[in-house]
Amino acid sequence: MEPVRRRRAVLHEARCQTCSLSSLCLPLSLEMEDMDQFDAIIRRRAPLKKGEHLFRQGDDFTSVYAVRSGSLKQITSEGAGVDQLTNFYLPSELVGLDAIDERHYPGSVIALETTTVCEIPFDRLDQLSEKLPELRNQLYRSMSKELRDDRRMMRLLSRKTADQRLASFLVKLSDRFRRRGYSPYSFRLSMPRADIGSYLGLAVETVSRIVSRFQAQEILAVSGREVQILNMAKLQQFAEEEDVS
Amino acid sequence: MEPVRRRRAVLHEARCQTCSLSSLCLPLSLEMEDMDQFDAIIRRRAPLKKGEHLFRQGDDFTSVYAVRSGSLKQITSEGAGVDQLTNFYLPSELVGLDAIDERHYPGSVIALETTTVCEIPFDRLDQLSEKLPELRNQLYRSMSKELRDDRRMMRLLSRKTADQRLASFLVKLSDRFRRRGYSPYSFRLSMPRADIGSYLGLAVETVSRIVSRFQAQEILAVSGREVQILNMAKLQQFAEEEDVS
DNA sequence: CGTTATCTTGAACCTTGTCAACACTCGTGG
DNA sequence: CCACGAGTGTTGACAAGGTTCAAGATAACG
Repeated sequence: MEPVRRRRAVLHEARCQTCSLSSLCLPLSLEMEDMDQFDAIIRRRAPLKKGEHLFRQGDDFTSVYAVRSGSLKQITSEGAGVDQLTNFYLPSELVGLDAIDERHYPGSVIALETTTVCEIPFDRLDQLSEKLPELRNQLYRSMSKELRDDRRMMRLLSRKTADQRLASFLVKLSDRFRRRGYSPYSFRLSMPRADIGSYLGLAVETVSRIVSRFQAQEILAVSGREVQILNMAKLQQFAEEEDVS
Repeated sequence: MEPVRRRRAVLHEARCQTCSLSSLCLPLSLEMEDMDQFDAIIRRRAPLKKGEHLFRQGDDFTSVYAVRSGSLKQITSEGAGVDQLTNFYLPSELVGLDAIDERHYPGSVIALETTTVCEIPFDRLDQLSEKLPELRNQLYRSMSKELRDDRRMMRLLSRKTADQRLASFLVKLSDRFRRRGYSPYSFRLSMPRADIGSYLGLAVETVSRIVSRFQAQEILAVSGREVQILNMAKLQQFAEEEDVS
């Protein structure tokens, strides 16, 4: 979905000040001059191709990453068990905040499509956050937001039915697209059904069945990974409705 | 020679430097003089009685709280749905980090027994974290750790059977007691079964049944809320074992 | 000592997982 | 350009784990 441009030319575009995501990303509240300082610690990385690892579970923690384009998934394997998909990352979101404490990444992060990221070495970020209260604050906020999202996810996993989970997932995704300037009603899923299932704690078959059912109910129109939301109200209703038993 | 300390006599015990939790709590890595600065921003609070709110969902965020003694639960209500218990807090743990972003607490926090907390006004903490890199780092780490724990919880909720959930819960709890200097084999649950069920995404009845089964298997000896772990190895095995189907 | 909350146990039901088979898609090489 | 094959997605039948409903036992508390 994302055009792969040759890099030389892109490099100057890769500055925070000209980045279209600057209103969502970490430096969002910085003044111009502060942003320059922030910009200076960023390392640009070659785009990841679909399926490539940004890092692997257990790798030494050195940096957090801001997604510039594309999308990634985080996968955690524990013991002899099946892998669990613990997060999807879209542009402007920060990857790796859960590794600060233990100094290695608690899960592997893999590109779902061609993806570019900005690498932010954490020790430099920490230093800079000392000088720039706005940056520090933004960092606290990012982590706090992730905590809140996690709680919402726990709620989903422990209390919602399969229908409600998928509805919630789609509503949330739609909202994230909207915030990024894309259509909230028509988008492409970059992940296979199996990943959605793993994320939502459902079997692939269940995901598939519910997608079909939502189509039958004319809530969605789906063709492969292309999704159209036909009845957002209904979908939201599904998503929010709890077991009103 | 003993230096003359300025102190409010009543609160003498409540100073970080003499707090038995200092090796686990937020100021854990601070030097003496830095700890004084930290100590100065703390507000002591009257103990909460069982069932009392530390704050309610939606209240304005002003402070994070460190638990000194006792325990608390966090409850989130969303929409018209049933409440969901999203966290238990034990001594030295930080309450309220998930509120930084939105400036309101995303859930109510309620004492499970008589509980004392240290109130840490967040704006003061933020200012101080500018001057004290160790403190800042500890704050990042606390949040990061919580993120990691959340991921583990999601994994539990989406992939583990009821037996595995309860086993995980008890192993984790045991470990938390051990770290705090209490027996990891014999302790008292401060929360009712219903809370455990809500936290683990299970019906109360299921929790009860499994407790009974674990007793029959001589893994536990339970009398009301008093728990003894008779076979820790077995319990851990249960907890870690994934669906090896 | 009674009243209420908490906990336990049993039985029926239901949602979702599992197994199995088949359809579709896409990229690769012949 | 087509054929093939692996990966991905769909659908059905069945089993199982967990919820729900119901009732009783126990513990907590004024």
